[in-house]
Amino acid sequence: MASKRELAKQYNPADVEDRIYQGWVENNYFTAEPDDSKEPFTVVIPPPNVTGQLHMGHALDETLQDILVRYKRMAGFNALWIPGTDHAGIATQIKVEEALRNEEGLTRYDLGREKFLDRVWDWKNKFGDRIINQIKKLGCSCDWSRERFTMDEGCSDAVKEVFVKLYEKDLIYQGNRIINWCPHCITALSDAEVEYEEQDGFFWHINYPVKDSDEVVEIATTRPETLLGDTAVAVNPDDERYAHLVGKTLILPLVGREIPVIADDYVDKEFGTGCVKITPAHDPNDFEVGLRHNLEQIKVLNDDATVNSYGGKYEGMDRYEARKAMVKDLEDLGLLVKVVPHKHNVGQCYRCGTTVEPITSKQWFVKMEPLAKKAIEVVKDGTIKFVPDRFSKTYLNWMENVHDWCISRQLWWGHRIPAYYCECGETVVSKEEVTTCPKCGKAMKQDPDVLDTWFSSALWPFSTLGWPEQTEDLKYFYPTSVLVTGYDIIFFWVARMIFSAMEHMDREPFKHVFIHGIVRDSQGRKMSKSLGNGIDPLEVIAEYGADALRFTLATGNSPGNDMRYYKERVEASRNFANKIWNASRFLLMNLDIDSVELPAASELRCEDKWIISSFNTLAKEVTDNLDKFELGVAVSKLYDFIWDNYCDWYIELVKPRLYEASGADKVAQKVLAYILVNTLKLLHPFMPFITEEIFGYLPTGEDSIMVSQWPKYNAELSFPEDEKRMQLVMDAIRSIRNLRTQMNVVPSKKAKVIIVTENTDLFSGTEMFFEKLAGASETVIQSDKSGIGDNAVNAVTEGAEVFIPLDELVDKEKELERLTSEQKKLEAEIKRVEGKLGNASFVEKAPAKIVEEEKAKGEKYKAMLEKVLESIEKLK
RNA sequence: GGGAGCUUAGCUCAGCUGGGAGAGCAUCUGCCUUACAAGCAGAGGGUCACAGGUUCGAGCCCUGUAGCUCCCACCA
Repeated sequence: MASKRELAKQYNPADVEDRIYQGWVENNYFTAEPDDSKEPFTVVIPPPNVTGQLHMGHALDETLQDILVRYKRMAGFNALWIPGTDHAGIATQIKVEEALRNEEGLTRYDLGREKFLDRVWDWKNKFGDRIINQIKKLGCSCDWSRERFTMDEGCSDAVKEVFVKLYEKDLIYQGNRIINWCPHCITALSDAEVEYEEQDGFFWHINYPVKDSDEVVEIATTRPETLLGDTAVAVNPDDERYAHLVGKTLILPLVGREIPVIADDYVDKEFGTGCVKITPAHDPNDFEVGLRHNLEQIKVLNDDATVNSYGGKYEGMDRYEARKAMVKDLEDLGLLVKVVPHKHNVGQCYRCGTTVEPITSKQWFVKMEPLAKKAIEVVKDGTIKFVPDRFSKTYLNWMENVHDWCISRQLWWGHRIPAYYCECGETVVSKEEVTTCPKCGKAMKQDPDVLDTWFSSALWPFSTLGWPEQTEDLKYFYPTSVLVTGYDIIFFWVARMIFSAMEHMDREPFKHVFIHGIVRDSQGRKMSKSLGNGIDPLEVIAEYGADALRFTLATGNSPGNDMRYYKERVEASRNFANKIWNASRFLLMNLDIDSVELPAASELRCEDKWIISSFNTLAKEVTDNLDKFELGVAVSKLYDFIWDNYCDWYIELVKPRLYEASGADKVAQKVLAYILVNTLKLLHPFMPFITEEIFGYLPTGEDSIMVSQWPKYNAELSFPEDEKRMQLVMDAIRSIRNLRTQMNVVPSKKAKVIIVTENTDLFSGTEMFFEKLAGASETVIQSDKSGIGDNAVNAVTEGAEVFIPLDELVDKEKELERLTSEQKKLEAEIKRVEGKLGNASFVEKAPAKIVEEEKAKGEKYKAMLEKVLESIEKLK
């Protein structure tokens, strides 16, 4: 098995990724089955839109999940990541309708419900795999044998079960209430599906004449067209200006209908004119006022926001045309007082951006208050923890003020509401189809509407595990461990999963909610189709590799915060992958061992113990960071360890041992391999492909890194003394490199190095390091300064004083300048330390450990300063 | 109106429970040293937004101010 193998000079991800992924799948490494001997770790994917395409947001979300899942799997958990897609009601239906219009010039009504749905299913079958395949490109270790779809049989069954259950408990009801209506999608929306944007608009001040009087009442409105549906004008009961009008009748301009003046606290005296036109059918506040005063609701708009038959001459006009026409007519009648520019928030459909119209409509609602109660508790008592914690506040604030949830949609694509009506007035809600009325025996018709997409995704954590059946999967894998998602869908999805799970499972759906931000472009703008600034993750993968993209998305980003996408960052990640590749390449060129195991401690040299001990600490820290969801911190520690400690120092330190004439040192080989293999394991969750590829070349005796064991901290592998000693040696090497640069010694010129140290034992045996890493032609370690000529430059480090006799090369002025600057630095440090130690309260109150450390530093700096001063003296 | 976040090197961002300011990129210098020029060795660069406070000690905790961003609610 052991063999020297030559790898390509550069890592080419495209050559390995698909092959490796295929291998994982074929070996069933992603699948998980209930196993009582192991602890489960369950994650459900936030199901992407079945007809969508992978974007950076998905890439980030999926990467974070895969990191957690792969880590836990290696750490011995029975890790299950359930994948799937969402039918995404409106979004998908819009897409298919668009295609239908563009390709065939047809609308869904032309086809009819059944044929249209066939088309959507065709579409789903055509594109449903696309995003799944894209997710695979990222390297995600989902259990594909469990892939689900929110409209598959099981999920549909769960939806019906929930609907019926909630209906029977009176937690779902049908009501005629004011809802948000999208005139483009022709459907009701929930509050969460409306986005508000501040727009420049106007206040139209309009006079409403008082009946049988010369008086007028001036109202101000931002939507003059709703005048057609006015059924009152309201004033504040305490407003003395209008007290005499309360109870009087007004003549509604343009319409001629008589409407009363009413008094209601809702009216703000200070705002506008203090008189408010009341349109109960087209404004949520007016709706409430209308209920209090028993006002008629007059709906004046059709479903597409054109004026309906109540509009008289304006009938058929679009709402904005009607507005224009009515303003003109009011002006002609002399009833338009003025038009004042006014900024106000306008609600828009989150799918199509059309301005929504508040409209009274008969819809289905979920009664939220009883459900919210448990959902609040479970977050407040810490059963569910948000990471970072601040989002629990966002969540609680929403949940505590939540309104009833409008769940019916006037669409065709989705879960059809399991309610059946008879013309006799009977309504039956049932999981099974009801064809005849139990009361009168006549035929029943099913409600034509479908449910909000989020109604089914709210059940995702348990519907994917088989609920409402009490499956083994459900018993074993539920509740899930962590939900990873963006802060932008806390209300849409997270909140609804929580109350749904509490109601139907009587248990939390997940223990942690790991929230991330969104990926923005390099200018900090949201990536969007309209801006055309989106970056396609697949193109990035094709150019730099999935590992580079994953690494980029996991680095330099803290939980809950947005991040910017920079090409340069992916390049840096790609370079890191290449660095690992080349370190491995080097190793394989020099590897002559059959297995990866650590040599006995007695065989280890100081540098070996240093890297082993450092790795041991790294393993502990990375594990801790992952457990705390500090993925960015974990990955940057790995980066530093691999690049700095392993590549730049350890490999260079052991090279002489590998090139010995008597043959390559086996101990060095073993340590090199041991550290590489185990570091790759720690890195695997972040960069699964390259770590697996390299793992395959190493004589580990294991089949795959992804099912190998996660490295654990081992107290026996901690060598603090060797770590300290190597620090001193590396310090000395650095200071020599520094000296040479500052003295302009060309790299090709080797120079003698003299190390003067009180502790020669510490440095003995390190001569070759100086020769290899610091350009030393010869290294002398001694305890005094004998034999050092006058023309030597020197530097003081913590453990030693290093000298380079440079004879003709020494520029005395320059050397003096350099030493003086050293002197100043040290003096400043000593001053700082002495200031602290001279402070009685510091010595008294600070922890003893800190005080001791400061004292030690003081001693150290003083010793160093003394030596620097000596050198200065000698130069003069 | 309510809430949250951000402000740290030229740029983008880390910085865990308070104990001598970090990375990547960019810049400058020198190196094609047989794993890697997608590299190596070195260098420069920061009143941690501002003002107070707590503390022996504050980038970190508290209060306030300013600027930017986001979310929620919404007065017609």
